[in-house]
Amino acid sequence: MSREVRVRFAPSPTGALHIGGVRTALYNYLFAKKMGGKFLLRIEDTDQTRFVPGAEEYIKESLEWLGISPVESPWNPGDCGPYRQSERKAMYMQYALDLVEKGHAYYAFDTSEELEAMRERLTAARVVSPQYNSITRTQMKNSLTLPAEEVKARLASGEPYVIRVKIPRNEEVRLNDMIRGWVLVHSSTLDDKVLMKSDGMPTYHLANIVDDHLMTITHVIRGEEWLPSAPLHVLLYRFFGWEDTMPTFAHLPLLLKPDGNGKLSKRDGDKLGFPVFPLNWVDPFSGEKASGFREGGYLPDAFLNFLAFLGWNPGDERELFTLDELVEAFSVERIGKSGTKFDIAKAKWYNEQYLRTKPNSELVDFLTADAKAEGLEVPGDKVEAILNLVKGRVTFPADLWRESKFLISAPTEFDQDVAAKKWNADAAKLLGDYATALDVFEEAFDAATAKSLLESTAESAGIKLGKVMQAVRLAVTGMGGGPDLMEVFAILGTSEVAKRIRFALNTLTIVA
RNA sequence: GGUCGGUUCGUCUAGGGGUUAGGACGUAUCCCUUUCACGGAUAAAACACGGGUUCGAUUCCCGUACCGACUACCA
Repeated sequence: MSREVRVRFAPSPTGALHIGGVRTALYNYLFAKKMGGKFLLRIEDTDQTRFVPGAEEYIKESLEWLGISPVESPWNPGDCGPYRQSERKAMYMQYALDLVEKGHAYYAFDTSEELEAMRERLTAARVVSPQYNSITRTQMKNSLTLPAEEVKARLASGEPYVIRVKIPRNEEVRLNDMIRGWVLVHSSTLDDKVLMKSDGMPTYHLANIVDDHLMTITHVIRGEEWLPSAPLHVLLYRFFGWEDTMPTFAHLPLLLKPDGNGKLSKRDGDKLGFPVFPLNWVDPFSGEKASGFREGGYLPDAFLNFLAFLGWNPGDERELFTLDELVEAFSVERIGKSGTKFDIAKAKWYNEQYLRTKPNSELVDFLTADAKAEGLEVPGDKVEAILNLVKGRVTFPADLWRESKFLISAPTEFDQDVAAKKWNADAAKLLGDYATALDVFEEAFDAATAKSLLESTAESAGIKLGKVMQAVRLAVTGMGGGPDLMEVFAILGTSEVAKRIRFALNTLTIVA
């Protein structure tokens, strides 16, 4: 009687999806794939006041970027649609009424002022946690306290009301979380949560239970912030009579701020000096911008790998995993319990690893596009050599061009510090000789021949190469550091090297 | 405050009644390199505290401390 595994990612379209949400989506995806099940997405937009245009597209694009798209979603519906709760609005009321009929829920007519007054009263009476519960509901305006006729009249008159769950007074609620084990909570600490709001929309609590049931969700994998309301959800499954198909819960550890404490939040934006969102985002209301990992130069597979390891590990010492390998290695049992601080240095390291192992064919576009942006072109026959020379030195794709620009565009100025320290008569003499030698050099000019020619030139001039190498580099690249110089020479070719040397000879003045 | 959850190097973590407590990032040093990186090697660096249980506890139990989440007609 084992059912097909079906898990869902259920974000609210209230803005950009932050990295914690992305990780939740990833774990859901991995679990579904691992179990040979399905990963679906449901938009939880029951709070119409918090709807943000563009947020849904943002979620879709983020998952697509990472290659973890759901098989059922608002934009690719399966048999359990609609996949937006706002579009399912009509179906919730009957379930709420069912609960009222069964005596597990009731109408409440209290205004927000009355609720506020109740909380103040309780606070003044030093009640530890003022809430609408089995005790206080006896003093409020609801279908439990009001005469049946009055309730009927109020309802008929169109007076606004909510439907609240009637939490039993004295019951032990247990749930077996896949990550945390048994969690016990006493019903007396729960409150009579609103199930249907006065605008006719369900709250999260009702909607997620009804939808998960209707969508035959088998496992609910979500953030730890939901753990406190999980007992309520268990109770609701019981009240509906759906206990035998209740999904198994797994509450993921939170993603914490890298410094100090607290969970990583959307508002952390760029304040931390790195992105907390997958993609760039501009808030349509405030115009506030937040940068994304994608635009920040993180490769999707590297980012995914990094994300997977935030709270999970394979149990052995492997670190680098493709998506398929993650699926293969994944298990909920290996997800940790404690909160995870977000460490951007590790994310960079992953990016470097992926960049280095990527075939050049996947890197070419980064290089040529950046070059083009500056009006320069990388000759096709040099691309391969340039990439090989430079890709071990970069963290982001954009570094590729920054590190190799000097190979395409000759220096027009020289690093002053290096010039002051290293430029001297010996260097100038050697370079002059070398340029002359290059003029008549006809063999294939690779790194090895560039080197032996330089060595023999130095020998005839009676100059120690080691003393002038920095100056040679400076003359040809304008800089004091960079990739292997002889490889650079080989890429540049004899005439370009000679040309650059002569320019340097004419430009740099000997101080010492 | 209350409820719930958590606590192994700075960070991510492995481990689990007897271990030199392992790996990775980061840091430092060395090697490689006629530079800077890459790479390789080495080093410093952790079981929050107090009680039990036990021959033995970092591991199991209890308490304390600390951290966090939740405590809306938000999700």
